[in-house]
Amino acid sequence: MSAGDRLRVALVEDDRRTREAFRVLIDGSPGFACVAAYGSLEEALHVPPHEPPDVVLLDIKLPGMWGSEGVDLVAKRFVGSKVLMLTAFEDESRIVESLCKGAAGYILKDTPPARLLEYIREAASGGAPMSPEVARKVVALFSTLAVPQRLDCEVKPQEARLLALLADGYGYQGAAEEMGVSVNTVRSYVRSIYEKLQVHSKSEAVSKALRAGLI
Amino acid sequence: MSAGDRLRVALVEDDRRTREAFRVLIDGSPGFACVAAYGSLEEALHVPPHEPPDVVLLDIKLPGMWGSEGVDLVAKRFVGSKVLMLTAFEDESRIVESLCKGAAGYILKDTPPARLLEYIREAASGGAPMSPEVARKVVALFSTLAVPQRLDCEVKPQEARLLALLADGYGYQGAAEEMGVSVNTVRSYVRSIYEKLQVHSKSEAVSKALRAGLI
DNA sequence: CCAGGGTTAGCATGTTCATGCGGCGCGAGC
DNA sequence: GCTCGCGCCGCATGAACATGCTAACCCTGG
Repeated sequence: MSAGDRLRVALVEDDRRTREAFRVLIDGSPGFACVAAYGSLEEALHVPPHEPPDVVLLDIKLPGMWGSEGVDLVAKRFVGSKVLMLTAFEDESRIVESLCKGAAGYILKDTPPARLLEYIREAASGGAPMSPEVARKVVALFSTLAVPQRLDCEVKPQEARLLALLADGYGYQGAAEEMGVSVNTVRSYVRSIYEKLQVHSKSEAVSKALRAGLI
Repeated sequence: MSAGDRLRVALVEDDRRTREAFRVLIDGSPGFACVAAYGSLEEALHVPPHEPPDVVLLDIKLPGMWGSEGVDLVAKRFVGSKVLMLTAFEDESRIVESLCKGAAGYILKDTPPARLLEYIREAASGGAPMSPEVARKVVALFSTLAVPQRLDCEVKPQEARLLALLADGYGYQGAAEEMGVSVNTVRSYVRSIYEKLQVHSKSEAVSKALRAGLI
């Protein structure tokens, strides 16, 4: 029963048969122990396992809160545990949501058992396991993004800070107070920013700066 | 000499010894053929191989233009070829740059030969091979991003279009002309946007919209 | 020492914006 | 029908902004 020095795994999966199958697989594999198996996120969050898991396998499609929505909650509840999405769901927005919320990796349910155990180990040791299909989607996602510009070399720290303030809705006066300089100085900064970014308004500047990753 | 039905690989790598080592590895592996080996990106772009490669292995640190900068050029020159970064460079911005410019994958030079060949095959078949370290960096990158908001359901197409115009530096007047409505209508839209986004200035609205992925 | 460049600052002017108020037409539903 | 919401339009006012001109202050290099 005890996990001993084995890798502790918790499981969140609504389908009973699948859950039991995974539990059997994990418990039956040397070096692995299934310390908990939940049918929903809510259950997992309210009934913590006796032993803190090294890895939480989290299904996406769950009754109640979806797995991709609750990654951050799980991470906060199980401090030190890695969250590994394990799902049939290949939806891009779910992948993004999961990863943004701190999932360590994202693997598909049709992964062969041996591979799955490898992935779990990889996640536990700080890696980022992804099924090939998922990796492809992630990489494809990047190529739809603009290449981060390298005009940051031009922009000085103070100007970047000002840009951040402007993006947060500050006006000249507010930004000036926040930065401890006079309004007129802010005007100067803005002027210089406009020249460097080749723009003529706050909003355009903020837009370019955000897209260039300066903020 | 001929590639026959083997997987055609081109190589861009400035270090002579490394280049030859990879060439020998590839040519010596059944199912693989090295159809070209270049010492620089410029060379690769000006002297196309006799046979179009299936995969181009691209080093990052090259004399002249860096590999990560020229991924798109390679992709354009070698239509249909996958570009696979092969480098010791683990710099995050280089990874991002490469992937944004269309690299199919990103693997490290210390990859064992057998694994390397696997990766090449994976890239050729439309996959996205990544070394574990790279995958970890990519996933970590996501968790620094904000989770895409789902308030877009609130924002109507016209308002989104207006936001895009404002982000591009248009004023009320310009946006109105662009959209074929009166300035006052634009004011209405802006008002409604401000309410939905809970902001009080163009720049803040643009900032929130960009971060939420509405544009 | 002085020249030149970057930083901070001030001021003035015309423009644009934020926001409160009101009005017209049109389709949905009572 | 009639009202209600909503997309569209108009006006007005005080605030914020964009931009041109000027200048003190510090560096750093000649």
